Amino acid sequence: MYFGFVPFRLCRIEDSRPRSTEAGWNCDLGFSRSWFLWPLTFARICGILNVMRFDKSLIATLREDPKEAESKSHRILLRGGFIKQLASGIHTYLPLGWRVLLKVSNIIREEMDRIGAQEMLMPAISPKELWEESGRWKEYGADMFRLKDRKNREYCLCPTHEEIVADIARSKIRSYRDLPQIWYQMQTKFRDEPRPRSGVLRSRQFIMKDSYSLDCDETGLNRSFELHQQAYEKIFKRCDLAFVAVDASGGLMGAGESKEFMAVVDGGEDLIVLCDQCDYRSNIQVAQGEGQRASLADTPLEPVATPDKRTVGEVTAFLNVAPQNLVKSMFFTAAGKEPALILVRGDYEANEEKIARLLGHGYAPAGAEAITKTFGAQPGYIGPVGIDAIGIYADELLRDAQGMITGANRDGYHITGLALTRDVRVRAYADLRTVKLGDRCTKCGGALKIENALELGHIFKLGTKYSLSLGACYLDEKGVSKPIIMGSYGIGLERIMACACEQKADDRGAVWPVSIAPFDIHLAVLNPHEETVAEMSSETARLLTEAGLSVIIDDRDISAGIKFNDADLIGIPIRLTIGPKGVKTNRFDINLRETGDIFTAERSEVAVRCVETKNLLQRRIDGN
RNA sequence: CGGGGCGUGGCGCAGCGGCUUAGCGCGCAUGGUUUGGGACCAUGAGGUCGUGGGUUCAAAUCCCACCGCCCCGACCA
Repeated sequence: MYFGFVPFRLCRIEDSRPRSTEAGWNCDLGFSRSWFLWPLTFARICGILNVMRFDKSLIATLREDPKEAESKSHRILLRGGFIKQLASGIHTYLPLGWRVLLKVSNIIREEMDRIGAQEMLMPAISPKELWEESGRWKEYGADMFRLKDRKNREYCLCPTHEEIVADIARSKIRSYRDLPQIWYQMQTKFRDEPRPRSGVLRSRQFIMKDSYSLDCDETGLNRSFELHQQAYEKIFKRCDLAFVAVDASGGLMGAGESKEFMAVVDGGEDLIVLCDQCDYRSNIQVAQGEGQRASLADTPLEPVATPDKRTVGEVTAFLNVAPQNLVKSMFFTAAGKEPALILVRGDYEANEEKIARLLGHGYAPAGAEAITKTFGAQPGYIGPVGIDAIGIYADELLRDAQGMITGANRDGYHITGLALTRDVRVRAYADLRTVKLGDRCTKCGGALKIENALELGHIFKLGTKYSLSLGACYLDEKGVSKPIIMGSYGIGLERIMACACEQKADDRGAVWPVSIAPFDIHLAVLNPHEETVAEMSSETARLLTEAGLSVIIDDRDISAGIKFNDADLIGIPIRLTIGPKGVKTNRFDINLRETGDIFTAERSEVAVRCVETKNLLQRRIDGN
């Protein structure tokens, strides 16, 4: 047989291998003795075996949609037998799903190694003391799974690993000569999410690639950050996902620069803002936009009765004005901090992230009781006029606005003719509103779009938050002790898998990109009990694996329709059909899952055509 | 944590104004006929009706409590 088309390292192997299936296995493992087949051996080391027999495998496709699944990816992953839920937000990755995750993790591993990162594995469980040092034992609150050992010592199941990294760093890193470092792992993370949803998209136990950079200074951190950004772009491209990198908020992680890698997906939990003219992309939590100023004629302050009209919608309808003529007043409080009254125009929402940046973390909208107590009016009727004791912060769009309408601090009344500069003692103006559709880009004036997106990865410049609190320092050239500058970078592996379903699957099932497909070839054997069919299919399977392809063989003795439908559901990129018809004509059908293209190949060149087809599909991804 | 929905063989569901052996479709097992887009016949196995308590001569069915799961929101990142 001619194998000239195969790269040298995949050249031919001897024929007389023991057939593992006789022993009741479902995987062919007979390759390892050929030293020149290292890619196959590599695949095995990575856990990616080359042949799987449907008949003897744990592949349980569901004929009907499971009732708990709502989102597209959840439905497909469940129906195709990729995952199985054990409890809310906790899943088993069944053989097919696990193979996808292994493919994904191999891509991640290659790209992380390429930027000089070192893989390791930290514990999933960690003693309380480390988290008390950083302050996150408290900060994390109910999101953290906690447990006690037999001696009543407290531990957590790690939601992330900054503390553990800082602990390693403080004991191992001594000198500037030891830096920079990038450490990474692929670890199971635990977060007791208030509401797990969409199957694997937001779960309580999930696999994360998390890496941590350790640098001497800002320049080093910027370099590590940039390396990660490049690696992440390669990773998501190689997984054939459509994504954008956006400006993001650091949240609990720290205040430094951060970027999220977002997949534009209908059911995505996040909103991202994109400029249609320039490259401005941002999570809506931190996005900035240019809004239109709006004012009415300057009139004196005047109370107006608005019985039972509390919301912007109700008041505008009742007074026959536009939302941009209203000033919304929101009372924010934080434990141990000065309360604040936030003013935002009626057609915008207050942005809690921006409020947090201005006032510090911990602020939340006050409850009805606190509002009534402070303002002497119910929510819906409070306003800034006559308020002296509370700091008032107004969105900058309200600067100099006049003729506005706001609550009168008296139930059932609003006031009209509000002029901010004249009537309100504003402590500061700032950008406190959430961007809305119709706003213009602050960089170029282009129109801003808002889209749903799914967070695939997130990179943070942590700075010294953890190195300072945990005492992770190094000695510089002059022998001065300095805190290590850290960065932290995460990718959700299951989210990549689910995202591929969201973006690529059709109504018949998954459509995996070759790069992360659980197998390259789906070999549908029709009438497998017919001797010639059986012979030809095992012969072909052998040739395919020898050519370096991974194959799943559907040799179940069931009707063709079920096989084809299952093949569509499972979504292997290339389907090869061997049945009585093909045996007679000596030509087999090759079917592309993604496009539905079908062509036939002469028996003798099936392997060649399959390899070519796979390469073609791979090139399409690489060419992106 | 607020709102809504659901819990009945492996899966999807019906039954739920109290009444004999709890049904249906799919799947599963055995035998036979079939076999290129979810075949057919025959026979058969399989259920603490989420859990606990109560009402009643009698509870899957009515009442109470709890648990679990899903969705929307809040929260988180």
